[in-house]
Amino acid sequence: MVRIVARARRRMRRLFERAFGPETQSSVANRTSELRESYDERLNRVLEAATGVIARLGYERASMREVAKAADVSLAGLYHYFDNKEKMLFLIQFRTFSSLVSGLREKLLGIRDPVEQLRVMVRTHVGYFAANMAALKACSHELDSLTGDAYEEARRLRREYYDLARGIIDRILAARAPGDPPVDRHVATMCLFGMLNWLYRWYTPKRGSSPTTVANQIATQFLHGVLREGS
Amino acid sequence: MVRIVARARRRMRRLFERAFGPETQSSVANRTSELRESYDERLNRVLEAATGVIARLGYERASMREVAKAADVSLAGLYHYFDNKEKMLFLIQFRTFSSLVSGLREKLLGIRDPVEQLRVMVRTHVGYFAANMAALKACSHELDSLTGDAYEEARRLRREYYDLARGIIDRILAARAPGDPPVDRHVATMCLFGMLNWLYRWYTPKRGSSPTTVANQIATQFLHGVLREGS
DNA sequence: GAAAAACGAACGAACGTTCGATCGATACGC
DNA sequence: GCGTATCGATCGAACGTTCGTTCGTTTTTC
Repeated sequence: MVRIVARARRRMRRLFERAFGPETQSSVANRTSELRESYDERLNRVLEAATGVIARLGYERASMREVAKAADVSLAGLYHYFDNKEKMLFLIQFRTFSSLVSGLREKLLGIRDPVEQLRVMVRTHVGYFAANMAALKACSHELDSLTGDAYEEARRLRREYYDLARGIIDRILAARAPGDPPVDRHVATMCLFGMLNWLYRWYTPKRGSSPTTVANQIATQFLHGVLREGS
Repeated sequence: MVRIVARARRRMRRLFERAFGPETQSSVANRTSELRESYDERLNRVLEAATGVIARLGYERASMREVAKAADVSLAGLYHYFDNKEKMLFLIQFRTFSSLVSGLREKLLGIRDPVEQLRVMVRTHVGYFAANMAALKACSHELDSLTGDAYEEARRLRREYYDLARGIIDRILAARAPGDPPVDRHVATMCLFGMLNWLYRWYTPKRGSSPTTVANQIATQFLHGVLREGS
């Protein structure tokens, strides 16, 4: 009896949210029927709920039961979409990092000036963070929560992002004037990532300062910091 | 039988480590007997072991059983030193933050130039981190693992540290030349903390670069970043 | 009616914490 | 000087809870 009521309520709520819930930009694409979510859409919904719970509680404290509740799915139902909890986190990190890196690559395509490249990179990162705070927190704060192959794959993705930034910084520093203070490029790169990855600790887009404003200040500070002349 | 052997082995190992283990600078002070640890010394030993485990595994994954093993104490024996796991983390964070802040206050005493104050602050932070990597990681990474009053108290300590840095940065920026790019001081402060708190993700003192070298580069980058002229 | 999707219920393991007993040193009575 | 009471420190064992995961079944979709 209780189980049937729970199931009906869950189903009702899902229908409701699908009709009046927060619209996503891709909610129309890839839909065969009008009221039927595709597999990818359902997976997305589950992962987004999981992302929220993990960002709020941290990976270890985010129980599968809590995720199931947030995703409006039964506990066992979660395991239809991933083998286990760790794979779930991996999917979140993989998707977030992939779209961040590929989005950045796209935006860098037409730009040749390394200084401008760095500005674009910072703007992209901050903008992406402002639009997906939970996801980026789950990436910045849970770097060591994966193990084995999943950890290695996530590391490979991070490394890709690092190399992208490192390349830009290398090109920037190659044109430095003689007499400038010596700069270890690895340290400089990690300083930039420190400023960016620490965002999730303090930045909320409201606070009067828009993502663009914050991004500009971070980029300017960094450029002046290593170049002595950065605009 | 097994229990007696375990106890004897534990006792033996503790005696051994007390005789030949890593000497602490205060191991002679406050000792009534020659071979007997004081309460504070024993508490310190337990907390240091706990710090190591937490830094290695994260707070949630650091089980009390693992901590007990690392501290060479029985599981139940841990609870003689703190009420529960959360209080244990609080003690670690409280001690670390207190000594960091008070040490910094001391070093800042004779210095009036804000620019030099900032350099000292960064040097102190990096130096403290290099000497206590596990403790500072347990502070940087586990900020939200406390709840209730313990969380509030830890927040108050962090706020003290923030105010210290913010004051220095305010004084630095008060003397800026007109025409410099506008700088939000809160954003600038958080950028500095981002660079410093991210250290635990990448910095290991070996890597060819000494704590002083890294600290100098961070300070210089930051100062040039907000001042256009920072030495 | 077959396949995919979702479910309730349960399992075994790991966790934080507690309990009563025991150990070890020191203070005290005689 | 020597049992002995005392009390902090430490222990092994267990308790109750929560967790991730699995199983067999039912519902939904096409």
